[in-house]
Amino acid sequence: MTTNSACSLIDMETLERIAPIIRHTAHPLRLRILDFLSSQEEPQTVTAIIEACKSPQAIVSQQLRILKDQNVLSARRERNHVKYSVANSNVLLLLDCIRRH
Amino acid sequence: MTTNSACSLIDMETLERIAPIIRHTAHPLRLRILDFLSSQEEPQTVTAIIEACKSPQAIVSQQLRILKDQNVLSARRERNHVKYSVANSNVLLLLDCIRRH
DNA sequence: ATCATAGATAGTTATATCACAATATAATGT
DNA sequence: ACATTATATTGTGATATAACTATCTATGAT
Repeated sequence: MTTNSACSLIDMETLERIAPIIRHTAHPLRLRILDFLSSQEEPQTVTAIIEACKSPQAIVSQQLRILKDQNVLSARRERNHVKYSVANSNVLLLLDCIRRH
Repeated sequence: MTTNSACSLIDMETLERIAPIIRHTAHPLRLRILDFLSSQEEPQTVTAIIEACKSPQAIVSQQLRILKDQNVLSARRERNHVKYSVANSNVLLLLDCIRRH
């Protein structure tokens, strides 16, 4: 160690892996969805999420897919409903981050 | 309170205000810059940041501007150098979030 | 005044994301 | 079989972001 004393920077591979997850989550409606789901005990139906978001069905459905693609949410079919829940609780730190702002 | 018990969802105005800050920060190189700056006691010159990032000057400069525009970083000129430092420590929670992943 | 160093900006092309409308699929009830 | 409710997908045009090259500006030294 000569001049530079900082040694444990997060490696680029990790940053490249995680950054898209955060970037995809950092969208107003998707954060709202995440906030809503994390506030509920049980997985919620798309209809309930639409209601909580007050946004058009197609748009909510699209955002749910994006979050599912990033493994932020998971979905399971139950009778004629699909219920979503938070799959990766790490991203909930984003919400804390926002609340503290 | 009838069926819906969740009451304190973060309001949309806040989400719309904060989301872009997070989105702009959630980029591999910009996270690296942030990580580096937060690891150093003192504000750092662009040259030092370039060195830490091992990326071309123009690109680093561009990313610094983006972070400054979002008020994540602040810059001050000192003689013939410009020194950057973390202006908004809230976003450092993103780094924690990543480390825990 | 000229030069070197440090840093910022502009221009460009490719790609990604957005919101929205329209349509499709899936399961259930009659 | 048909209608209904629940959810997903596709297509589109507008806008944003990415990485890169080239150029520009600012400060300080000779």
